[in-house]
Amino acid sequence: MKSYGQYCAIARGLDVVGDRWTVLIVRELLTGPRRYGDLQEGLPGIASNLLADRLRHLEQHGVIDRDSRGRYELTEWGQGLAEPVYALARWASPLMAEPAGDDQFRSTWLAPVVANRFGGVDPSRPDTTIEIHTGDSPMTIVSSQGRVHVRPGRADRPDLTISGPPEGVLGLLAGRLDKAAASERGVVIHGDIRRLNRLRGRSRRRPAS
Amino acid sequence: MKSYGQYCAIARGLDVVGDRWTVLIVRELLTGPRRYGDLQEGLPGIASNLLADRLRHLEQHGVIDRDSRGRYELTEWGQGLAEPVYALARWASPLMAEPAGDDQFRSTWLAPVVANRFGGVDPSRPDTTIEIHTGDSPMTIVSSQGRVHVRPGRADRPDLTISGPPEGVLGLLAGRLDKAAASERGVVIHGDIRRLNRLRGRSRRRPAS
DNA sequence: CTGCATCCGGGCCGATACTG
DNA sequence: CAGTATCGGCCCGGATGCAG
Repeated sequence: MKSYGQYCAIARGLDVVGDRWTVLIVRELLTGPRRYGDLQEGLPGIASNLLADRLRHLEQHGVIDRDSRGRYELTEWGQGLAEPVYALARWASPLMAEPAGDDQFRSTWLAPVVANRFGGVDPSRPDTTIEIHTGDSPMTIVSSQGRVHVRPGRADRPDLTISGPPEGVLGLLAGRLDKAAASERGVVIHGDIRRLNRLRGRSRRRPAS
Repeated sequence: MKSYGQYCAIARGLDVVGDRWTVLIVRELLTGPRRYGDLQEGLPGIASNLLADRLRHLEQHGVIDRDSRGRYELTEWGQGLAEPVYALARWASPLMAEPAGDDQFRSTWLAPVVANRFGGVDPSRPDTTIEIHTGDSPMTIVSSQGRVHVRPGRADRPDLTISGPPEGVLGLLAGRLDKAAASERGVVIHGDIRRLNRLRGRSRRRPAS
């Protein structure tokens, strides 16, 4: 895309990540290195040439590079996109109340939801393992040493298991739905749901603006 | 632009503000209501039909509306874009070290710089008035009741006056350049520069991540 | 004068086919 | 598996026109 030609950090940032699909590529890479094929899988609808173009562009501008196995990964600077991208997700979260309809869904997209609700480090946060079944493959939310993250695959012996359609499961994880409302939307819970909300530490309140 | 068709807050947010020029329109409106012509002035290079298209799109999606005088303004939800947009500016700020060159500049673009460096409320912050001369028109930074904001126009009796080319002035305001480095780039300072850095309150450190 | 709509050339996007 | 090549169509960009 053509540069905006403006001496402004926002415009110059958009010159780097403002192209169509680019932020979604970053979303995929925020949860770790990915191969070309992984990216195609996580970006339903993207054209192959566009993916190649975007990756080249991001690499040229120092947002991504290749790891020893040839996978794409964010540079240190690129990792910094977590803040604006997750802030966008927070702003847009009301839009998720609208049902998925024909929209695609991938389990890895749980990551921004979890990052926004359980982000940061809180030593008082209890260790917990939660298995999630929604979308194309199972995921596991792990709370360990005050930090919460999401990884693909099933858990060994989860404290809690949540299954159901994306609207219900994401609504529950985002805190937009309570247990009853999620159940109405087909979510099935095994274990004590309070395990989930206990992951929200005390230091999660945002500073006054 | 076509919807991404993904059940993900980031993708749905981009469906609303992901089009070319859209975020820059929001940047303009983050500092208050604007008329159509004001927006054209603050968005050098935008085509008239695109501006009209984007404004319609943003209004349809509840990001902006019209005030009593017919000006465009952000809705309450639209105001929430301050966080992701300013976070993007923070991420992209290293790109501002590259000189402006042929890039356009407008004085109102001081706003994101000031918001990122002096944002938030801090009761211990001293009251100060700083007049800035760079770009097309003078601007005034006002610290009052713990809050810092930027407005167009000159000050009555400023405590400090900063003049010079955008690279130098923005570098100084962003904290990327000190007084000496800014002077080398043609910045002229009248008054005590320490007035500026004193605007950074103690509560500005970001929480550990 | 402000706030758009129209028109059109060029470039980017999207889908598929193809290659090392 | 990891991209490259190709091509139709749509969107962007710049100029111009026009209605209130």
